[in-house]
Amino acid sequence: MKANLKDLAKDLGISVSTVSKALRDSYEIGEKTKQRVLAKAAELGYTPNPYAGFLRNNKSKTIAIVVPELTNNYFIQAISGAEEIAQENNYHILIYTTNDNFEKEKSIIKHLMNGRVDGVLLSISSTTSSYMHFNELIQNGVPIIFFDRICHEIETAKITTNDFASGFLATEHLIKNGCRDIAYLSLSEHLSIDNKRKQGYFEALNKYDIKIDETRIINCGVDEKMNTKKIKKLLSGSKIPDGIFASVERLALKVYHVCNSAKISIPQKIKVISFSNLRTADLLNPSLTTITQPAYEIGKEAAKILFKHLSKRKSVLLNENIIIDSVLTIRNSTKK
Amino acid sequence: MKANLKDLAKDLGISVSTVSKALRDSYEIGEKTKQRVLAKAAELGYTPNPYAGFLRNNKSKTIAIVVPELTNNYFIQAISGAEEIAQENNYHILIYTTNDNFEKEKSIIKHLMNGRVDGVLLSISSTTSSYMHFNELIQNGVPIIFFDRICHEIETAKITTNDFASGFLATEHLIKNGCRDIAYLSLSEHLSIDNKRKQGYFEALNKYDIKIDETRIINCGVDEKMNTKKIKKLLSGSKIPDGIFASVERLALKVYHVCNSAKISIPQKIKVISFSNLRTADLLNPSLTTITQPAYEIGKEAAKILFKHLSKRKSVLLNENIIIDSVLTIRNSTKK
DNA sequence: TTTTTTTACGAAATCGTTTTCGTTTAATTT
DNA sequence: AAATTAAACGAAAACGATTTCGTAAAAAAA
Repeated sequence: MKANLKDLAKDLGISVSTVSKALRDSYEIGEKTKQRVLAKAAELGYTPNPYAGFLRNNKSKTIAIVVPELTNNYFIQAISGAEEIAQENNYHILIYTTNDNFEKEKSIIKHLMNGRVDGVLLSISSTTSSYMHFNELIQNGVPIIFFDRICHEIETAKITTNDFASGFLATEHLIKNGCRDIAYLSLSEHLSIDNKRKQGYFEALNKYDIKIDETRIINCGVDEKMNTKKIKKLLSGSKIPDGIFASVERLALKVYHVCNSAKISIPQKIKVISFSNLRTADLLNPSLTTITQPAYEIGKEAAKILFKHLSKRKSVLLNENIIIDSVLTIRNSTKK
Repeated sequence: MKANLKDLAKDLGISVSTVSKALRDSYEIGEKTKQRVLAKAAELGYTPNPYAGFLRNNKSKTIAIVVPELTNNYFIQAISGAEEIAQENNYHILIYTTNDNFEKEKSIIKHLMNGRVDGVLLSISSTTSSYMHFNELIQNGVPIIFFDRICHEIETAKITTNDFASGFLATEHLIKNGCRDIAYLSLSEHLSIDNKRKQGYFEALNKYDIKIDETRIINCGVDEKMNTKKIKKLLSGSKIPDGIFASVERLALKVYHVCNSAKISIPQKIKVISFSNLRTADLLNPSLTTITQPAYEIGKEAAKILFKHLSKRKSVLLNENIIIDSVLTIRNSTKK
């Protein structure tokens, strides 16, 4: 049913190699022959079998994007950006989610070890505690580029936003709007981006001579019920914080839910700021002040670097940190 | 660097075919040989080259998911569902977006024609006006399953929600809450799901003896600026509708924006209901009454049907319509 | 003991390309 | 006219696995 080179060759009474070269517009083939081949290919609806070429060339024109979850606007925007660049470069994209599970991440990486993809774009799982699988992948000749949740221990390109500065800025914004007792909702202690945001938070507290209170650092994780419990605890009792800095969108939404049911008014009683790529931030009640990462740009940039590296037959991917700044959008959740 | 079967065979002093069979646990190979091969494979970190197998077996263990856009909660949830099933079945997922562009959709389908994937899950573009490319794909032996934005003209499995009933229910809900002049915001005149929702809307109007006013059918499209203009026009002047039924989330959000800037209060002045998979529907100002499609389930179901079909060497995919009901969640945007 | 069957393995074809070498004929140079 | 070069094509070897078929040795049956 599906025509291949051999079929074309037989029909035309010429050799397979001639057909192949004609289709690739080789200088070795005469003009009239090329025309005949092209015509026949169109007639039979010939399309090359990609896997045959992959096998021969050891190139799959495919990359993998590995993210902790899909139901997260940041990752979706990043993927969209990468996808745009991939389409421009005629690359295909395989998607994998780790569900923030270390074992799953390792298993996925192992599957990518064998040449299925030419490169990987990855944001590490929050439970990842060792990095050997990444090094193994690189040693197998598959370049990997980290974005957002990066891994400093691996020598490669990494794209993030200015997490430290953004953390500082977010906290300073709360302070300037009158907060003195600010809680930090941490995504995961293992992630460098979270630590940087937290360092920015510390730095701001320091600058304004606010003592750091360790009980105001809430270490959240994968278990949503546990997160809810911790946030409920934070927001109950007599001494609740007057400001909350959420390192990630879903924790801010949780705060909204808890405040709604506990009748804690935002921003009068407590002000909330969050890293977020929510499209509806301005429509929330109240509208949410956000630090928005240029996720789409980050995805595009990560893909661009990967393709640039793949296009030249150069050796290893150099160690570089690319930073694209986030933007603070002030809305009502932090209103004085 | 990367070990292949030949390397294993040479190291062990046995033939390639024996190694291959040993790894596949063939009955033809003795127990001690199998052990030796397994040990050597582990030692050299052997992983099979997937493309070699694909070429040989004409099976790629890969499916494609083609959607109009990624920045849409419905599609993301559907993809997540499909991805879960794919992981269970050891399948890989290629993602493509058409950006609601017919030409792009055709081009993507053409790329999938050559055996790159074993099957396709697709939601058609809103500008798609002919279906030959789908038939061509099927004739090339690649099964395709439609979800949500389906194509009735193609004989295959299709998964949707109960669009007609949901459209009716949504409209009836508005009527019961006092609306008499309800506008319908259409996603695209070409899409059957949109038409069904609209039919449900008509049916509800009929049931309650409300005359259909064609000027209240707003045909939106891909051009966001145009959509904004149309919605602004709808909501300006002296005679604005008292209810709005948005066929898709992003149009409802546009209504919110326009109402915000025009100081039209929801739900006092106008009530809004929308098909939507927004996670933040309950946090909006006001919270949005939604018809929520079980997107995750729909994605899972679509993938399940595809894998079931792929697992048995049967011929064609039978024509069937699977319907998973949406749920109406009443919130403040339609409050009396 | 002879014949048959089973067990365990290897040789080689195959999947559909790409690419390296020839090789033939025509064109060009001495 | 002889020698060289260029143009146009074909044969065959890869790429790395799977699988069919053949065969030797060992085991079982006669």
